[in-house]
Amino acid sequence: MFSQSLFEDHQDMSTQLGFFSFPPNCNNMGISTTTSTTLPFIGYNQHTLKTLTMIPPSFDHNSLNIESTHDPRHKEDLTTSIFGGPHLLSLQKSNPNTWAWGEVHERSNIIKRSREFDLDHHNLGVSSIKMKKIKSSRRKVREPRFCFKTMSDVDVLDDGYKWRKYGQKVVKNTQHPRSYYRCTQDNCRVKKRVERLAEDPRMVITTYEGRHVHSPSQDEEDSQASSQLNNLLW
DNA sequence: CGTTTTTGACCAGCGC
DNA sequence: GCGCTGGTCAAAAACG
Repeated sequence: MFSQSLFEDHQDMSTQLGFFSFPPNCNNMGISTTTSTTLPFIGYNQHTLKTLTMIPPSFDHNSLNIESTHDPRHKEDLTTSIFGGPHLLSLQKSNPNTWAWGEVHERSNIIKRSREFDLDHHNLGVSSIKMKKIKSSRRKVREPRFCFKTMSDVDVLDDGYKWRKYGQKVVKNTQHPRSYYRCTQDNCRVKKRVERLAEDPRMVITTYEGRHVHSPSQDEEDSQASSQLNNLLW
């Protein structure tokens, strides 16, 4: 269910997936035992304007009017409903440790740019000026990415991978700096950003970009929490 | 001494 | 075109 195939769009220029807030009373991984296998994931890919979903088997699909398939091409209805405006998906179940809620934000300016890019790419092919510009830029192709929100005292959550910090930046209108990390594995270009939520500094926002080309480090302590997070993320 | 973190500089993209 | 901002680089410092 939580397969990597959700993140197939490597041409994506600006992916913004849904935020996830985990129950505040779980451990510092933000994931309780029951959450790791049943947490729904509802995200949004801004380049293709399609919604990516992970829906647990027990989820009442009728309540959101979506099918139990994980093929993003079949989620147009949900996409439409989400982008009526800032949208809060209430996924609260009877057990508060099972699910929290997911929130999807609209960033219309990026959506517009993504559409333009799509059009150029389609009409002019890969030799278009825009593509050359993208290729020559330092940022190059934006890898697929997603983020989640965790209530935690520690900034960097142990996800089983080894990271090297390569930058830190104070972001405007926030009192806490954003940290930039890269996976230390050779040939693995996965990056992650860690920052604290301005509105609630108790919350850590972790953003992953790209896909690991390897398994999590085995010499790290093989905590239950990190293996559960790996199951969820990759 | 090898690895990781820190931090100021640099650069690209975007809005005006 | 210019200034602002976020992301990255890379040299120096810190760490183990």
